[in-house]
Amino acid sequence: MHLDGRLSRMLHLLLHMAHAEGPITSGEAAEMLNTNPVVVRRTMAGLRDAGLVRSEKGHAGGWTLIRPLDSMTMMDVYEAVGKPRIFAIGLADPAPECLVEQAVNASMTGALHAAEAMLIAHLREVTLAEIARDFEKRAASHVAKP
Amino acid sequence: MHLDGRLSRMLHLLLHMAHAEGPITSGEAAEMLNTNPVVVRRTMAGLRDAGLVRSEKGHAGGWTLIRPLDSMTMMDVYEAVGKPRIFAIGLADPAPECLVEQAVNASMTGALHAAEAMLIAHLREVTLAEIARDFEKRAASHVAKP
DNA sequence: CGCATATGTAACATTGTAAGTTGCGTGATG
DNA sequence: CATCACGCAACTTACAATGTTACATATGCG
Repeated sequence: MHLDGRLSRMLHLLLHMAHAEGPITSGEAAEMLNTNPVVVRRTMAGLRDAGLVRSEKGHAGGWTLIRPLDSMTMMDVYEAVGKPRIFAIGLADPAPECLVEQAVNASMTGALHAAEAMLIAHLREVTLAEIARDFEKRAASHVAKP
Repeated sequence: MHLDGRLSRMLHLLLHMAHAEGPITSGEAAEMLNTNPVVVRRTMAGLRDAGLVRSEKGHAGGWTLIRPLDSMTMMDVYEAVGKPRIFAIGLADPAPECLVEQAVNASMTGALHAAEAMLIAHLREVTLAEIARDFEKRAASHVAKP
């Protein structure tokens, strides 16, 4: 893909794991994400190293959530997947000699830093528990109305 | 490149054009940007269509700025280059059936929209004239100190 | 007019990164 | 010990910006 869906996918998966009884296998997770088990393991490896989930081999193995939803923010997951690059736009040359370009870079980085700070502030604010509550609301109205 | 440098490059070029006497050719511009004349023309085409610059063929032809620097903001240039995608991260599936993923998408788009709004606010605030003034300051201290 | 110059564009190659795929190794469990 | 599931390396695919080549078109000077 042309855009990084790892944060989105891992949030999705963590919430499913929170609702599951036992562990979830990479194959099951891959179906939920419409992808491949290897992609799941590759990305989940970061969450395991960050201490958000645990993996177990063999029969009845799979992935288990080991932290409560209200102790995790979107930022924790973003960091666990390796803090991927946020922006698709950026500087043509990060360290130019040309003073004009240096001035341009200063204005660009000013705007980008402000946006990045806003994004990170939001990621830090929202816990997975809040997203789970939003899901519950959607599920309730989905049963009631459609 | 893996990241979109069109806004950065066009800002750089517009400021050079503002300081130039006559038109600047694609070849000259390409040297300033360390790239190819065709890339310059391709990107500048958007600025021409947006009415920021004018192009002339033949002898003594090239690119000319046709709007004052204090009448252009970074946002004008961003729009002129086609409003490229801002983020490198995003949703795995923009319209999922899964209610869990819908909740995840809602939280993701909330964070991304807030960041985008902040970025755009900055782009609207900064005029090219302000960047030019920043350059003048840099040029002055560059002569004085090193 | 005729040639040099410069833009306008199409067509194709390159590149960087996430994602997808294949294959094999390792550990756990019934 | 056979099966299941993760671990991981190596390779392929997909996509968009960038880079490159080639050629057409318009301008202006001599």
